[in-house]
Amino acid sequence: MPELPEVETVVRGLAPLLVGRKVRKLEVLDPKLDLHPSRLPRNRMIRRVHRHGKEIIIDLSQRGKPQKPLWLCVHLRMTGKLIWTPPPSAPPERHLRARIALDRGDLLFVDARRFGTMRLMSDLAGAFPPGLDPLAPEFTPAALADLLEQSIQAIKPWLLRQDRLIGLGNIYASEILFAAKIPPTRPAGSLTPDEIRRLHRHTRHLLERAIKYCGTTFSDFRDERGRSGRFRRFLKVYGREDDPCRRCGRPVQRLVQQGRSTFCCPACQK
DNA sequence: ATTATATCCTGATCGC
DNA sequence: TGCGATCAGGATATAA
Repeated sequence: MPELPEVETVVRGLAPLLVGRKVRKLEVLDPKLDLHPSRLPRNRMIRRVHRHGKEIIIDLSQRGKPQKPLWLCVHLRMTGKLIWTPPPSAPPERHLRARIALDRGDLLFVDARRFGTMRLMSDLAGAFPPGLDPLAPEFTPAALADLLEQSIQAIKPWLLRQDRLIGLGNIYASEILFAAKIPPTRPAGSLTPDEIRRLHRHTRHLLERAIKYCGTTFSDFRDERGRSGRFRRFLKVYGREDDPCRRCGRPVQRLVQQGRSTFCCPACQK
């Protein structure tokens, strides 16, 4: 499940491979994708590859007069992958949904579950959820406190809300709360200043550390060259129901909040 | 404002 | 070996 660290891993891997390349052809293999190849002019050059939350943004804007803004936006959702292959073109891959032929190499959008999205946009206003990026300098304990204020929602599902913070998903939400020693069921607005500081610190710290290890591969995630992330071995609670807590040895508990699994240690998170 | 539920979708897993 | 049921969850939509 690609969350912020996994998306950041893909973006950092793709940027040097894609920037400066020209798009020769866009092939759409999955009609479910709302993508019209005719909207992508031939030989557009890739200017920049970056991230907004969990969205991958490939900037195809043409400078000059008149300016022609254009972005290819990719959200991997559950099982999506953006795979770069060197020339010559690789044999067709299972679950291939779109292929972007470049002047050197191909970019493949592969996605077994077909939840992922790929869109061509000429305007990014309103294209993404409005939450704050937890790696941005604006993400401070005070900013987090402002966001949390008044909310009676349990903190774990609150962390998944992309209109508050962008980029967190089910794995890191549980891990962050364990690291911050906060019970997942606590109402978001009830966190003490000290808990908010811990939540802020561990959110930053965990995401940065996960990026250092190129993300978490629980089952599906692969980077732009098909490699797994290496952060899974550092997970303390996610996917470890009934296994001993790495801090206190008592069994890790799984609960369901808003239809999603939450993992925690009831003894350590009080 | 928040919660629950359904939807999308398919591979993996489980019980029989 | 196979078959159907269930689960996984990011995001959105709708109802309560």
